Amino acid sequence: MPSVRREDESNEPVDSFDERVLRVVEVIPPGRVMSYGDVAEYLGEGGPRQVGQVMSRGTGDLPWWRVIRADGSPPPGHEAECLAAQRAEGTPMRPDGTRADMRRARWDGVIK
DNA sequence: GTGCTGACACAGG
DNA sequence: ACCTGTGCCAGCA
Repeated sequence: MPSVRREDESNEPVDSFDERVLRVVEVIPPGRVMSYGDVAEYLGEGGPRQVGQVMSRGTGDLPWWRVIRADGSPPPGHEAECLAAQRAEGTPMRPDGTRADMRRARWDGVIK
């Protein structure tokens, strides 16, 4: 008889990868950001592309603009919205203002 | 299985 | 600073 089943696809996963990603997005403090790769590393699973995949499918009301590329540039197709939101919450930006200053804006995942 | 795609990352030139 | 190639991981035709 089938006993303990770890990955049962016939049942709805209570805690999908998508949801774990969104949960991280939710806790990033205002004025700080994380790269796609940071999120993946923080979770200890998946990769930058998987995280990007989730983000592209919509994050609901969550602060999606706090997850950007490792070089600080906003996601393609959402530059204006992203930069506006970041400027509004005082995210450290580079002199040019087109991307976040990762050195200062990056969040390590530790809530002080 | 094979190949292409994507809100990525990184090393070179 | 910009462009290109390669590595990466999943999903899908």
